[in-house]
Amino acid sequence: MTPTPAVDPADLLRLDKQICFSLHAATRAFNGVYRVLLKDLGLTYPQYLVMMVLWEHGELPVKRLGEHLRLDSGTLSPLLKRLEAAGLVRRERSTRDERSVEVRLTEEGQALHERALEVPRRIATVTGFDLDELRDLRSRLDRLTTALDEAALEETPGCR
Amino acid sequence: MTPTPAVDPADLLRLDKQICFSLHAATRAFNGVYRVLLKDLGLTYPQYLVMMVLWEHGELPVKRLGEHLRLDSGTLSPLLKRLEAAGLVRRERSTRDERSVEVRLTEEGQALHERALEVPRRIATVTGFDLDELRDLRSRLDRLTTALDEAALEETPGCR
DNA sequence: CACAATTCAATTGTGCACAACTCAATGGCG
DNA sequence: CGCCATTGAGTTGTGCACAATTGAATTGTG
Repeated sequence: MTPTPAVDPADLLRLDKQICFSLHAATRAFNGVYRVLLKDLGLTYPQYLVMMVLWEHGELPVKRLGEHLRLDSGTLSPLLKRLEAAGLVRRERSTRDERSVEVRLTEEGQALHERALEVPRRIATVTGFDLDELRDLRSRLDRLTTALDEAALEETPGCR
Repeated sequence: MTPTPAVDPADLLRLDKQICFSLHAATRAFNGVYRVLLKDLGLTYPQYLVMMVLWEHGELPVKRLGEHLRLDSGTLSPLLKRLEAAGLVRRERSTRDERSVEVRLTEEGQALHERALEVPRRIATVTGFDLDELRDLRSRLDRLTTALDEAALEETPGCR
């Protein structure tokens, strides 16, 4: 098999801790900055992610939305209800397939797009990020995610 | 000021979406893999992070724990109660400063350390990660977090 | 056509993140 | 010493993540 390198398990645990912390911390730091910027728009961070998908695709069933965001109905259903209560989206049972629910932007939801264009500009300004570096970080994270997803599949108990 | 590059705001929003998604997705993918591995130990991912700090420091007040993890008492108090209910830690009011609560490992909590050494090894094995690349990713994430934190300070409404 | 398996959204229950708040202990300062 | 601002933990309320379950609609198969 793999020629296991001579790494002290305790060091590995320490490194593991550092990775976990870093990712955890980065996510929450991201969240915190967005929280402030999104307050003006009346959106939470996950709601912002949902709206971005809708701004791009206009209208789509909950299922597709979930695929884009890696979220299931348990998370999306209440979130979408709140967006509907805020007047940003409407939810309608599909007439073609009554199991499915179509989510579409209201005019108000559409209009929010204009104001949302400000957000990434302010993020970029405020953090002084280099665009290329961000792209690079993104691709690394994506590779990480892919590797983890594949690992998760093999790791699932009882899947052999 | 900064010589603003000619970037279409819509492209920026798209890139923003990608970064947000990637970070969000990576965190959740990480979480998912750990969830499976930690099930054996009876820990959630955040509980694992808390235990790692305790394994390293042995005993410390809730306040210090929160500083290590960037978490406040609102998150830690109930989490620590669950760890106490599981018999892994004990919480005792400090006699020196009765505002503060010391968190220390029980023998059972100490013993779990041995089994926890397995976790990062299995993560490393299962994902086939290169240690150097992980270290590199970690430093990038840390720089991101630092930049975001500084940005958050300047961005806080009413701080000028 | 009828029935079983699948698909999709919603609900329930647990746990985490965080803001806002309470309350007691502490520490300074006049 | 007495008062008051600060500190530390805990509580409450809102929202997200996810597993497990429910129930209705649809699809596949005999």
